[in-house]
Amino acid sequence: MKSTSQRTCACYCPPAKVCQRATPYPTKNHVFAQIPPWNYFNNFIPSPQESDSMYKAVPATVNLTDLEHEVLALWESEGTFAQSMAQSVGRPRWTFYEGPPTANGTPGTHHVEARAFKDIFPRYRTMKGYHVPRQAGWDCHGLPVELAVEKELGFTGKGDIEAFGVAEFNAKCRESVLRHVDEFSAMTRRMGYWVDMDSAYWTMDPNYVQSVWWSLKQIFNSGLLVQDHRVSPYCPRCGTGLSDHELAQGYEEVVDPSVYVRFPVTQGELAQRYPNLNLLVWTTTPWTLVSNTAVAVKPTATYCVIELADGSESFIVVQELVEKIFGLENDEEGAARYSVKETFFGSDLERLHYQRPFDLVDIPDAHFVILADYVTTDDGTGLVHQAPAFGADDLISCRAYGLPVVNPIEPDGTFNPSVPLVGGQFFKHADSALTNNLAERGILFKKEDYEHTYPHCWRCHTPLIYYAQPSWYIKTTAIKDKLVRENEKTNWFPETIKTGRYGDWLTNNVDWALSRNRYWGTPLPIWRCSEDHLTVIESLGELSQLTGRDLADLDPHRPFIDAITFSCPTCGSESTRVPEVIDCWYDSGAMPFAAQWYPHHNQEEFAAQYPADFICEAIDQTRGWFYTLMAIGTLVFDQSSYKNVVCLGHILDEDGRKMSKHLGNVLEPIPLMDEHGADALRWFMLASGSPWQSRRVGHTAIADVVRKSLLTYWNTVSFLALYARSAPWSPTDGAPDLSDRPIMDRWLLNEAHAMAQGVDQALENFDTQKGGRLLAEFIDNLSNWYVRRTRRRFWDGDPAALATLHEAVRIVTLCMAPFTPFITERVWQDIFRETEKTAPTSVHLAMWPEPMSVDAKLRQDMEIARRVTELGRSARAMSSVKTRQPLGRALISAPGWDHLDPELVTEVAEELNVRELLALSSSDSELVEVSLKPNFRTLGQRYGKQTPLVAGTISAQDHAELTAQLRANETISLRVEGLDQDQGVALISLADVVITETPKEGWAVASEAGDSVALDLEITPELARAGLARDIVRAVQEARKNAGFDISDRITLWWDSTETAFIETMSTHESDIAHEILALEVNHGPGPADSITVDSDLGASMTIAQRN
RNA sequence: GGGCCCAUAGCUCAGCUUGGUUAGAGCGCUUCCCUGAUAAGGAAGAGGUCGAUGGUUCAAGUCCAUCUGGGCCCA
Repeated sequence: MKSTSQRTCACYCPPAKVCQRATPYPTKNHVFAQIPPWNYFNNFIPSPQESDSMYKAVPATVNLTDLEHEVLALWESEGTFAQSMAQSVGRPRWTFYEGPPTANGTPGTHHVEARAFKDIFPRYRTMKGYHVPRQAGWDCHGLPVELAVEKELGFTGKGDIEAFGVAEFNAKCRESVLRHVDEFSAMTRRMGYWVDMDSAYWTMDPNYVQSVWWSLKQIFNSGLLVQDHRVSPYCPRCGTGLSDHELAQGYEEVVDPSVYVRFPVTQGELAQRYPNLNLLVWTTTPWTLVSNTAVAVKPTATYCVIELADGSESFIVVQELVEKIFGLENDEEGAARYSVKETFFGSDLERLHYQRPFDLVDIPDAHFVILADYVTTDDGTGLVHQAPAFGADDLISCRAYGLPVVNPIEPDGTFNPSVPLVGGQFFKHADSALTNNLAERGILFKKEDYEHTYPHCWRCHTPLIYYAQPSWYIKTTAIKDKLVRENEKTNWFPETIKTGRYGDWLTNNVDWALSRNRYWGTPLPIWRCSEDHLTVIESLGELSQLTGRDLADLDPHRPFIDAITFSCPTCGSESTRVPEVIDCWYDSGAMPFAAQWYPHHNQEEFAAQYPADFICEAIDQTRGWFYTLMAIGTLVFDQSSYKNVVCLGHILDEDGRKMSKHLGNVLEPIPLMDEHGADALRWFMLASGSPWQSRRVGHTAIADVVRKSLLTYWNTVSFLALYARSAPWSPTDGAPDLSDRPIMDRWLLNEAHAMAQGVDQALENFDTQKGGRLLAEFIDNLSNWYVRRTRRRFWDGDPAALATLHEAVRIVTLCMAPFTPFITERVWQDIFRETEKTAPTSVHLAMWPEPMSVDAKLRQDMEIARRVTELGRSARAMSSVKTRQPLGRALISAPGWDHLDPELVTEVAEELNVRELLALSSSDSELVEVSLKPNFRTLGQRYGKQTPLVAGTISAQDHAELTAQLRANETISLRVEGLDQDQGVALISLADVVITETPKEGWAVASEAGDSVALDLEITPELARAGLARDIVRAVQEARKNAGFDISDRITLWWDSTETAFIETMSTHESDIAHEILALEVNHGPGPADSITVDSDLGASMTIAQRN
């Protein structure tokens, strides 16, 4: 073993002039000369007995899925979620409502999306010192459940259900609802969504049903729950209404008659002015003309009177469609076909009376023009025939004018036998008889065939009829102003929903059709007697009082509830329940109180958690849960039930298509999470792309999250554990005060706190995307700048570096915990729970990092240093001088560089492997080329239109001279030819130009946006030797690695060469080389036969062998 | 038919609120560099009519209007 001689620095940093290492204590690097290498490297031998406060070993490679399953087991064995709830009792409440999924379908990946958001904010708020109860819930009722059961049983309609028995059918529905609960629970558990399943609310629970009843009674008492007519798609063969969902499955292409019919105007000024004046009305359903009640026009559209050329008759139609109906004003020979006599707005036609086309049924007080905004002017005539029994729009607009609803069609789809002409005919078959009759009477103007899609029953292909039936409504239009007021107070994320999709929907609010003629739902708690007196009950207790029987244990569902009758409190005659059940959307919208069984139970608990601070679902809930929650809250408590609502976009497959079983592109959530890890999927959902927009979910995107963020984080932790254990060092060993640590340490923790505060603010604003971006940026900075730059201090076991990294990992782990609860928990267990006696036993029981003031100047200075580093790397790449070759000096020009902390200058010098960094401005001006560009942003504000003139004048100056003047004076005056203002003189300051300085010949230069770095490429013999030394080290390290040596194995090196450069390098740098490669011995000459050859093209043969 | 959202590199997306003269990132591709934690990291290159047209402006990816294409919700 040759002795070590003096050396400068183990890290090849430049000599003292630049490498000032102005740290207040020496790192082991710098006292190297005093310590023999073998002692020095003792650090790498793990300490034989592990102290209590030592980190656990953290392997460099990790299987995230296995890790997650272990963490799940840990949470369960320690009851971590329950602990989190228990320890936060008494803290301020932060209320979250879980929207209930219907568990009769299987869970999908879209459920993971919503649940990732439902999980992160409660976790975050808990860390911020709130108590956040999380009650799960299940939506049990509804048509989808019934349809699924019908399908299972092979039923085709309500008749089958009645024959089967309602009690038996509902029992099947109840069973069906429970069927997929286990799958939902498994998915929920697997993704780490902390929600209390044990106390879950069930909308079919008798107590839940009674809360719903109570609320309906409140609404009834305020006069807003009423029975009225409602138009809905109806299958006359099956005798049942169809839901929108069913409707969408049954559209078929059909050819229908398209008829234009004359409706003679019977009164008013226009009728006097134009004899034989007709409203020209268009329809594709002639059978509804029997029930014609009114004609609707668009109030804002322009209508006109046209008179046929022969003067025989006149028509009123919308102006836009005149040519489409009547052709061009003149025929091919130029003769007039018709002429436009006058024009007016649709609103001018209001209440104009006309003669209806058929006189077959009695429709009193009707047959005049009404106004309706929905009328379009694309098809037909702009005058829309209204039959309120057969069109939802018709019903609404006719109701606004108090018009009657007359329906001559029987539930089986045939005209009532008493109707002349078409009595007993199926509605669709009556078209031809009616059209012929119109033609015979000269009322038909024109008849064509019209091809379009028309809804049919998806079961039996019968054309559907839009059919008015009596239905129970909640008059939400009566509280529209209150709803708008409540919406105004609500924070929507994204904000556009508030005034856009949701706000528009509220503005066009229609009454809530509440009842369903079905079986499996919350029964409407209304009893009616023969005198039509209504009694609404709010509980089984009240029902017991009315009946005089104890009904506390009655199943409140059909058919049992239907059997309960009592004598009417008003008149004493027998009251029976109305047959309907309610829309299951009401059930879910009632959950803020019904989940607590309020007001029959838990009054205090309810008061403490109403309204919610936060709810979250996908955008399809705008007219679903978001609406029903707000509507019921406002109806019952005069206050919306939520303050903040996060509204997510949908997720699509990798090709941007909707996921559907039909396309076979569904991603099953549990296999997806077992492939990539739940953390990865959560991170993807929370932070990849914009949660508000529809997003593509695919394996590559999720795998990217793992590689980029999660594994980088993990490896940094593993690095910390490796060197802390080798040192050995534990957090209890202490470290210098932060203010006494190197600038890199101060910068990192400064950066960590800036990140923590940024993430805090982002999550406060429900912005997971920004939070995720800040975390990812920090992890990148941590691993690829701090650790990269600081590695040698870790090899040395420097407590300051270890303590700094420990603290940085602590902060990032805490901030990341709500995003990725698994990997952060593993790290918490291995790093913090082991070493900090006062640490909580789980990261999810810990508090958010305490804020520390952030030094903006330090962040900015590091940015300068890193920007210069980037340019330096670029210059190196261009010069094709390898980084391992040290260079003598570089010239730097960058704003702020001259005053940069010397420690940062050192970091840059080391990173670029350049011995001396000089400010370009201080160097010989002969070397420097100056160029300058006008700054349009500042100039534009002052000179507006004449900016190009001023800019041009600046560019035309001698750049070097102008720069010198600007640097010497605050402002200079510049004469600008043609400038109007300031007598043609522009006052220019440094802020008005962007200066770029670049060296002249012989330098490798990279510059960007006013910064530049120039490398002196002259390589002295001394530099060449240092470069070769580093090449040798690199070659040996490669050989060590290939030979499978452990990083702490000691070796012997043999070398032989005839090259002068190599021999000289070995003579001057042998100790450095030996140190780097862990050689205890370096021998000149060939190695033994069993030693390992070092591959290199360095002009020497080298071999190494392991030492014991 | 109505409303809302989207359109930027081969692919996935930032940037648009507040207009400023070289439009960015990641993935993929090519070349090189670095490597005593890393499944990594760095530099360069190829790749852009910023969907189209018109307007406002000294200046438009950014503001306005219209159109085209795609998606969603509702009829």
